[in-house]
Amino acid sequence: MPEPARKRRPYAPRVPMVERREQLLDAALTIIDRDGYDGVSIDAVAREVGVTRPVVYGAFDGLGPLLTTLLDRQQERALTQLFAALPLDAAGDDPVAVVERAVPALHAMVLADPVTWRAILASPVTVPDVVRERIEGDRERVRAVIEQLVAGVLGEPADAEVLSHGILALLDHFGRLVLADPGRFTAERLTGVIGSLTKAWFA
Amino acid sequence: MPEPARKRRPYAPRVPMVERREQLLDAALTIIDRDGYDGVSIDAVAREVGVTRPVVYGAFDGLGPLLTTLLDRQQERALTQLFAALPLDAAGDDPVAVVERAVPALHAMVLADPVTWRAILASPVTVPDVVRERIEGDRERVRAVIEQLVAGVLGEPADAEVLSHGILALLDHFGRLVLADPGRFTAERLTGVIGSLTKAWFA
DNA sequence: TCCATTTACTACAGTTGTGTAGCATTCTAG
DNA sequence: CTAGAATGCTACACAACTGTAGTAAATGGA
Repeated sequence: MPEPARKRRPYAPRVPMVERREQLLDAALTIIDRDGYDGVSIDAVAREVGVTRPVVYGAFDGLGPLLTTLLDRQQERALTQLFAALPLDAAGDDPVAVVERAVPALHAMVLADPVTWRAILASPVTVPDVVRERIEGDRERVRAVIEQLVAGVLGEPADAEVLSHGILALLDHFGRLVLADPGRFTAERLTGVIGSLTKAWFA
Repeated sequence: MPEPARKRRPYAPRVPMVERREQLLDAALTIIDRDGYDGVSIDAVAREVGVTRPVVYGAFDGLGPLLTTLLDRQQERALTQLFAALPLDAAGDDPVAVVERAVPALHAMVLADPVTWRAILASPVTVPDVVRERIEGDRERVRAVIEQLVAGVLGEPADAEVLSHGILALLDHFGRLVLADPGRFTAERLTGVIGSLTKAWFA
C-alpha cells in the first residue's frame, strides 16, 4: 500500500510577530500562575499557545530574554498600581487615617489583578535568577520608600530600617492571604488589625 | 595495541546502609542550602557524596522518599528548637517581658543552626510538593499556637487570627533578615522594634 | 583460605528539555 | 497569478536526569 503519508501537524493560525510576542508573554504568565515558576519552559510556553518551539525561538532568544521581557511588562503594571494605592504624599497627615485609606486600596489592588500579584508575592526566593533579582530589586525600592515614610513620621528614635522591613513583610503576607482566601481575609479585618496597631503606636 | 582497558571508577569507601542514609540526607540538605530546592536531584545527591546513582537508589526509593525522610529529621530538630525558644507557658506574664526574652532567644536559635532554618524560611511556595505541604502544615500548627496566645492575652475584641498571621509573617521575615545579614540585623535591633510595638499596644 | 553477603559500579533504555538547520505553507504586493 | 517575505513545521544533535538489570569488588565469618 502507499505510504500513509504521516500526518503533518495542522498549521497554527499565523500571527504577526508583535502580536505573537504578547501572546507568548501571556502564556508564560498563565503558566506561572497555574504551575509556579518551575513550570515555565520554552517547551511549556509553546505547548500552551499551541505552536512548536521554533516559533517561540523566533520571538525570543530563549527563556531568559522571554522572562525579562515579561518582567518589564509586569513591573510597570505592578508599580503603577502600587504607587497609586500607596499614600506617598501623606507625610504630614494623620497616620491612622492614612492607613485606613491605604489598606483597603491595597486590598482592592491585589484582587483586581490577582495573576500579576500572585506572580510577585509567590515567593521571591526559589525562582529563576532573572526573576528573583528583578523582584528583589523592586521590593527593595518599595521598602526604601516605606523607610522614608516611617522615618518622616516617627522621627529619630525609631529604627526605620527594621520597621520598614517589618511593614513590608506584613503587607506581603496579607497580600498572600487575600489571594489565597479572599472571602476570609476581607479588607475590613486587615484594616482593623493594621489600624489598631497604628492607633496603639500613636496613642 | 591492546585495549587500554578503560579506567574503572575508583571505589568509594564502603559505608553501611544506616550510615549511608544519614550521609545522603546531609548531602541533600547541603545542596538545598547552597543551590536551593531546585538543585536537589538523585543525581546531585550522588555526586555530592561521591558515589553513583544506584547507591542512592539502594538507600531510598527515589527523591520523594529521600526528601520525606529528610523532613522528618529537620521537622523534629526545628520544632524542638522552636518550642524551646517560644514562651508557651507565659499566658499570665507581662507581654513586654515575654517578648524581650523570646526575640533574642529566637535570634540565637536561627543563628545556631542556619542551615536548618534557611531551608525552612526560604520561601515555602515554589518548592517540591512534599516539602511545601510539610512546611505549611507545621507553619499552620505554629500559627495556631500563636493565635491561642494572642487570644489569651488580648481577649475578645482582638482579631487573633489575622494578628497571629501577621506576627508569624514578621517572625519569618526577621528570621530571613538575620540569616541574610547577621551583622546588620542584631538581636538588639529586632527586640527593640518588636518590644516597642508590644509596649505601644499595651500602653 | 574461601565463600556468601554487602556494597559499589557499568551500561542501557527512557523522558523532558534546549537550540538550530532546512523545508513547507500561507499571505501579499505587484 | 506568481514571486518573495513572513511564518510555521519537521528533524536532528545534545544535555541532564530517572530508574533498573547485571556485574565487580570488598568484607567478614566458617
